[in-house]
Amino acid sequence: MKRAVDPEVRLLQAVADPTRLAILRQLSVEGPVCACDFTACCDVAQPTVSHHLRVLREAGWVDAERRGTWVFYAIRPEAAERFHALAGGIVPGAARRAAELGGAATAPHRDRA
Amino acid sequence: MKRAVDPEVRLLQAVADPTRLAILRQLSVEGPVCACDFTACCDVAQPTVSHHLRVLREAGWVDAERRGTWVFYAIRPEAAERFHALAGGIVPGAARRAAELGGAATAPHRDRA
DNA sequence: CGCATATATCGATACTTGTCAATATAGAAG
DNA sequence: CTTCTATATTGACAAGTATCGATATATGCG
Repeated sequence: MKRAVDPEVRLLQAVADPTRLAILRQLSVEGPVCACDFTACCDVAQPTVSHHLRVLREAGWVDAERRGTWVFYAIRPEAAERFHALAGGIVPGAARRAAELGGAATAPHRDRA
Repeated sequence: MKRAVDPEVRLLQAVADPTRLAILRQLSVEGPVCACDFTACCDVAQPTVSHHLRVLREAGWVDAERRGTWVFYAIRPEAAERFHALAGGIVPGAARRAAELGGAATAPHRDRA
């Protein structure tokens, strides 16, 4: 499908999963979290957690840091910024203002007609 | 998998697709757009556009309004607000501040240890 | 070294999804 | 009513992916 080539889409796809959203939210609240602590929050097996963390890592969402036996994960500030910017770009736009109709928004693809 | 039950996850899943992101961006810029105009922007067949518009509709992202032969789509302001709020909830958190270590963030799941 | 714990990888499987061709529905116009 | 255009639905298929069990790797400890 090659749908995940665009980095912004990859960022969105990574967060568009209940388990990964839960992980990111926990990281938002608690800061760096040990990988072993996600098994509890998400009710999934350990390999599944590892898989989701890899997806988040490869999407640029998180950084991993080894501390002895554990691995701590943390949200990358750049990722959060990119996400916020992306969200800010999605707005109702001229949407509601044109609800009055009668304007230019009434005729579709007039470049071809 | 029952992954799409949470409305917020549904909102994210709906936007986490290149075609649908393109649609939402076009709607953000131009306001209400005729469904016939998405075929050009996204380089997909008409049934595919219709499918994506349905996904966006069912996720609460857009409203459809019939105007004669055409159907105009527009972003729902509530959806944009929900998306912005959701994005604002994902932050680096205590992440970077704890990079100094030595604090409570060093010991994982101590409730069990 | 050997043992224990934490994390990652592999392999298999079931489910989801994006896509299009064909067809159906809806409205406008003759 | 017939025809034309726009949109939606159906059916089928390919590709992606979330999940887990089994296993591998890594680190710390004795």
